[in-house]
Amino acid sequence: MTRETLAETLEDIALLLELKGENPFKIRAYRMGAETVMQFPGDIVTRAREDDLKGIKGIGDALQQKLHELATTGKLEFYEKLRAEFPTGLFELFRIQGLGPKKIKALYDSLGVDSLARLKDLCHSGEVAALAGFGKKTAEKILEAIAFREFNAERFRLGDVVAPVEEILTSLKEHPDCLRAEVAGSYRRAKETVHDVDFLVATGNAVEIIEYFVSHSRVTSVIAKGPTKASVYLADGLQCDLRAVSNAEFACALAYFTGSKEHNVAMRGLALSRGYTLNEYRLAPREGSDSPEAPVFESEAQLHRFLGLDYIAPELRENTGEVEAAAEGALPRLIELENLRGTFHNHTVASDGRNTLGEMAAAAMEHGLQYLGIADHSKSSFQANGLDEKRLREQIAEIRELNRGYQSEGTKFRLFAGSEVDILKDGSLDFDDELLGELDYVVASVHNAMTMPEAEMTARLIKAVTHPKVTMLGHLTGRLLLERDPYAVDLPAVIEACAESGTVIELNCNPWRLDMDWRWWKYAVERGVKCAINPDAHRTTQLDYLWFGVRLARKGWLTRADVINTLDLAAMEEYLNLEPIR
DNA sequence: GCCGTTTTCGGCCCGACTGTTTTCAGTCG
Repeated sequence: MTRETLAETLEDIALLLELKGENPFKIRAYRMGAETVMQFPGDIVTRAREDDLKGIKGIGDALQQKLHELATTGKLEFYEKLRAEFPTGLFELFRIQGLGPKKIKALYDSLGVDSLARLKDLCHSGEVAALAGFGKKTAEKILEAIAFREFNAERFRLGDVVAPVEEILTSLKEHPDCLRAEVAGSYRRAKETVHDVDFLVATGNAVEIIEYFVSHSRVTSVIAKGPTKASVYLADGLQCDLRAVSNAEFACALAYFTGSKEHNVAMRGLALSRGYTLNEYRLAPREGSDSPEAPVFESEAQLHRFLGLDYIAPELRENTGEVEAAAEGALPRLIELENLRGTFHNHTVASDGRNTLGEMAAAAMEHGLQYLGIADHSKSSFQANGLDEKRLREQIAEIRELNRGYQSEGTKFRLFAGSEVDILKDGSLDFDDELLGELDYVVASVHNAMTMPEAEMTARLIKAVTHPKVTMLGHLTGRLLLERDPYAVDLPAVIEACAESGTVIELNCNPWRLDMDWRWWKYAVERGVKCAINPDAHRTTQLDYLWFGVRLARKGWLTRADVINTLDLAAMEEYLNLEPIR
């Protein structure tokens, strides 16, 4: 039983209850429950198995009982019975834009639609259009949406959308009628993947801005267009929405469209308790209340302050305790890109990188870094031209030579000699202790045998992170976003082992990885684990990945003190027990 | 189904757009 299974079951129940036309608040309770399970900072599966869920906000008596049953027996009678009422094919219909529970139920009840294939047939045959409440246009839209789903991904990696998003944002800002423009939504919250991108513009001429937006060169089709709102697709299938508001509404609108949905619900609840109602345009006295009028907010910070909160950074807005912490003045001071003084885990031409030691060092200096850790692959990663003992010793010597050069030039910069050592199948390392002892630091990572059972993988990782020569654990779960699932591993157990042995966990900044996942950092830090933000750069330009790493670190509530590579060179030398070379 | 500075019942966030309808239901975010 995994966290994901628990959450997915609750999500499925919510969908099935929607089909049955259940009380929408009950449905929301299941959704909230699923979200709570996914976000819970700790071992929720064990807690469920041991019936130890009391006091977790969003999980009441009924959900406690259901999660306990699911975790102990692997089944849930309530869910099985619900499932038996509808064919499983209905689930895929929910993925079609424009289809919700009511329409799906109508299609199923009157036409027996129980799969995408059947729905497609009946749209073509005209039977869908003839259905009450449907029409020709609806049938066409459904066919379009099915075709879209067949040809496009539903989610995009954050790193893959940055270029088009920033380009569109820049062009919006250039429009003479644009007073202010921002990207909101999950992009602004730094989710590792996004479904769509939300643009927000303050303007006195919404119609003009909307026209300008839908005719942007990157736009390939227009999904919807009204006087204040438009939705479009870009060439790669990315959906972009634009909302136009007045300048006075901009702050509330930005807060609203940044979300998350769950965060917004919490904020509105808070506003209500303060005697106000909050929507995407303004904060207004609640009907029947004697609260004074709220001012026009220039910024989100002013809105937050008015509600008695410290400013909540967008990355934190996932309803995982940020509203409560902001009310208590207990939000962390989040790390910023400028705090980084160096970074580890970078490759060179010696293994599978594209640039030399000298080029990587020069690029690091251009980024204002005082040190750069080199960690080329070890010999077992032959697919990546991993270094054997002889080549690694040569590289160590080359690094020492370069460092002497920086020293004689009076440049305050140092390369650290390291290795990304393969964690072998049995948890042992790819080099012997003697060679590891010659290195300045060691990153240990898994690159093969990723499909072993959870218990074995967990033991393998724990053996590696408790090895005295291992400084940090690289890309903990091996996931490739939208392509390869994380390997099965007991994360809390590995985090605990790292805490006990003082092993650092990497936040790998490669936009395909962003691993360890942001959802675990708060827990890891509470256990006393430190983070290293590492770009895993295979070429000089990939040092820019640090930007993603910092965004995701912020999302994990990390402060400067939680991240070791905020230490300056002298402090880092001390941390690694190295003699200064100056 | 959850929750409590409206506290064990009665609330629970709110508005834009679309299509099929003549005043609104459904969907989406």
